[in-house]
Order: sequence, then structure tokens, then C-alpha cells
Amino acid sequence: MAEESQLGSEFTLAIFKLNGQMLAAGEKLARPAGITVARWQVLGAVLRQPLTAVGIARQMGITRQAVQRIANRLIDEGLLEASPNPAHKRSPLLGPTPNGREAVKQIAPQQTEFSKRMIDAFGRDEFQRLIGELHRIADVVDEVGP
Amino acid sequence: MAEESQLGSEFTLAIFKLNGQMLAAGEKLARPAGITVARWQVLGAVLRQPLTAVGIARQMGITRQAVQRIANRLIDEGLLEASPNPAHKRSPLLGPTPNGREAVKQIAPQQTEFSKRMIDAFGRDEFQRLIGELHRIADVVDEVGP
DNA sequence: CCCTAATTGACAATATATTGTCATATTGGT
DNA sequence: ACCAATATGACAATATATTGTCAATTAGGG
Repeated sequence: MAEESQLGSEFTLAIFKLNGQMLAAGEKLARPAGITVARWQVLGAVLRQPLTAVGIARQMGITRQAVQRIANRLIDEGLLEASPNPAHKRSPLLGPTPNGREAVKQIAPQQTEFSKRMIDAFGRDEFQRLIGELHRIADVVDEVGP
Repeated sequence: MAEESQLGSEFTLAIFKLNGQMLAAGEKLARPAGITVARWQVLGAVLRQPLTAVGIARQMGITRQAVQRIANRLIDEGLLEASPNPAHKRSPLLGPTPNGREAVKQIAPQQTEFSKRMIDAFGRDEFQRLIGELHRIADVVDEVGP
């Protein structure tokens, strides 16, 4: 009976561990550019097109307040800028400044390097298969989650 | 060229998402017992035998300071107790109080239920295989990580 | 035995995230 | 056009985690 519980714990702890590893890897990559993983994610979200804070939050899967806080700091630091949103007076569109774009650009080569090493280690097909498995797991957790 | 980078990002974000899901699931399970996931993890680590704060940190994969902070609060709340450590005067052994044990016990049934639903959804063999994959991924990240 | 290393708890500063509340702006139905 | 419901940014309180520092303890080599 407790056997199921143990399997579930092992599963959860395995994911927590992976999260810690990827977070640590990300910090290591982002640090030279003077930013953190969270700021990198926010900047990354608006590289292609400006988004509102709420839009960034949706994409990142965290609360809008958390994004607001980071976005405000990025604006203070001159990496992000707000431009008027025709569709919403109180919710400006947020986009990267040249400095913000530069910071993300600085990280890119090492991030690509790291990705390549991962892909090489697993094999490209296998790596893609694993990503598929992760998505599938997320779907199942969404379904059966408490 | 940037294709590798994208695959790597997708992988990382999939793990971040899973982490968020399992964290949310854990909070939902732990809340009725009046504790959080982090406190549950700390209490769970010392159920079988008392450990020092550093020992708990090692098992949880976080820094000793983070564990200290949580342990101190758990002691304040009467869920954890320190007993003299013959092997180290400054580093007491931490173990659950009856109340602490009770809190964890309260969570167990729902956690087992959730685990069962996950196992049923995947199939037992498949679920175990996935856990194996997660461990394997962690090993590879440890090897090739930046 | 002694002296240097490493370990450990305490404390502080900082970063990330959540929940809750408030005031204002936006939207949608009638 | 109006009014209720919703969305949004600002603000505050709380929880988790990291890094860095300090003093006291412990461990290990000579």
C-alpha cells in the first residue's frame, strides 16, 4: 500500500532534482550577462514581439505579480521598456531595450553549446523523444493531479 | 544552428513546468495538515532516523542554510525537536515530535491516492520506466552540465 | 599536542514566487 | 449608455532558496 506512495515520492523528487539542476545550469549561463534565469526568461518572452505583463506570466506559467516585479526591475535597469498599448491603457506592452537584447544575445552561444552537449549525449532522436515524454507527463499530471 | 538552442530551451521549460505542477500538487496535499511542501520534505527526511541539518540538506539537495531556516521554524512550531548529538556538540540531531509525525501522517492517504492515480494513468511498469528515465536524465545533466 | 582546515549554526542581504487586497480600467450584457 | 463582472498594476505579507560572513566547534596532519 505504501509502495505506491514511495513510487510517487521518487517520481516527484526526481523532478525536483532535475529542476534544481536546470536552474543551476541556467544561472551559470546567465550570470556572465549580469542577469538571472527569471530575468532571462522574461526578456526571452518578449524578444519576438512585445507582450503585456499578464501575457508574459501566461507564457512563463507563473503569477502576473511575479512577472510585474521582475519586469519593473528590468525597466529600472534599462533592459526592458514599456510602450503604450493601444488595446489597454493600463497594461503597457513590454519589450527589450537594445541593452536587454544584448544581454540575451550574450548568453546565446553558451546556451547553444550546452544544448548541443545534451543533444549529443542523448542522441538527437532520443532527446526529442524525451521532450515528448516530458510533455506527456505534464499532460497526465494535469489530468490526474489533486 | 539556433535549432539546438531551441530544443534545449524546450527541454528546460518542460522540466520547469513539471516542477511547478508537482510543487502545486504537493502544496495542495500538504495544506490540510497545516504545513508546506518544504516543511513536509524536512519532516519526511527525519521520520526514519534523526539527522543533522546538514544531513537533511544533503538529502534534499538544497543548502544547509535553507534547511536551518525551515528546521528552526518547525522547532518553534513544535513539529521538530533537537536532541544532543554525541558526535557533534554544535550540530544536534533533529527528529519529529509527535505533532510532527502526526502532520506527515495526515498527508499520507491523499499522497498515496495521488500516487495511485499517477501509476494507474501510466501503468505501473511504464511509471517505473519513466522514473528511470528521469534518473538517467539527471545523470546526463550532471555529466554535461555547464 | 598543536595548528590549520573544514564544518556548523547564526545572521544578513538578495532573488524568486505566492496569496491577498485595493483602486482603477476594461469589457460585456441589457 | 449603464452597471456589474473582470482584468490589471501597485503594494504588502509570507515562504522558499542562494550567497556571503562570522564565530565556535571539530577533524586531521605533523
